[in-house]
Amino acid sequence: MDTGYFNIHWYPLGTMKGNAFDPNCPTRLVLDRIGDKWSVLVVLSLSSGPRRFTQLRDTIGGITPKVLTQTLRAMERDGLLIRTVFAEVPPRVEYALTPLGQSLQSPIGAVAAWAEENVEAVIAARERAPV
Amino acid sequence: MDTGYFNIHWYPLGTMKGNAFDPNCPTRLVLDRIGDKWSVLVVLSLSSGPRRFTQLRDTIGGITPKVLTQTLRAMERDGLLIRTVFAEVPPRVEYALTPLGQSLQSPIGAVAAWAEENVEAVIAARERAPV
DNA sequence: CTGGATCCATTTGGATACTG
DNA sequence: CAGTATCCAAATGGATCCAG
Repeated sequence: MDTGYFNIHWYPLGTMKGNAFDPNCPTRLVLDRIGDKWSVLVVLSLSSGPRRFTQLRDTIGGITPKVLTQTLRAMERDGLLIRTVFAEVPPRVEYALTPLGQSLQSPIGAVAAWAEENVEAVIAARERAPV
Repeated sequence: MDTGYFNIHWYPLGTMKGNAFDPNCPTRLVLDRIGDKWSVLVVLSLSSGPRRFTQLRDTIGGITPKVLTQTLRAMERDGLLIRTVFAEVPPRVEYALTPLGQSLQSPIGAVAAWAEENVEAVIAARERAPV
């Protein structure tokens, strides 16, 4: 597969020339995946080491098994984590970040940190806004 | 308004203690907004200065006027950008990042850079995966 | 324990056409 | 130019129950 996009690089802010702006660029697909709310929380959860399905479900408040499964499968397909099944009873399945997934910790951590630092400002702006 | 969450801070990766994991924490809302595909592209577009509606629509490939409007309005409500209407004919409306919005450039830039750098790896993993 | 299967409400966003 | 209005298809995600 060759989309012709793989060798295009980002430019410094202010001189940026598209790429992600092109709807056909695969960067869009990647942005969608890592921009997903649940994916972000999964990466955060796995930052401290491998976790089991139930651990993740309990850690990430409000996620249903179905959605968690979908998220994990998608991230596995994208090479962000690996799923290891132990042949035991009861079954045990462990999820762990791959090196690729680990490389996501920093940028995602930056976004999460921003969110935490600026929740107050955003909420304030939201309440200041006319209904 | 006091949700009781505003003074909780992030912990270093590995000792993180929740917060964004709580479904009731406003951090979730903020993550949703800045994690949005279109919001990311708008921030990127406005990084080099104010832009008009049509400029944004043309720059961001594949976005419809309706969705662009929705995105801009939401970001305005959240204090990320300001909308300036000039009383001219034909009408002119300019969008510019607020200081808060500008502070998003760095984390969003990090995520976008990651996406660009790892598109190849992600696509490769995706194609390696069983159908 | 780890999900798969099913059903369903809601949301999202795309296409298209139209207006102050 | 800068949107609105309308309609609608598809995807998202939640609830619930079931199974290897």
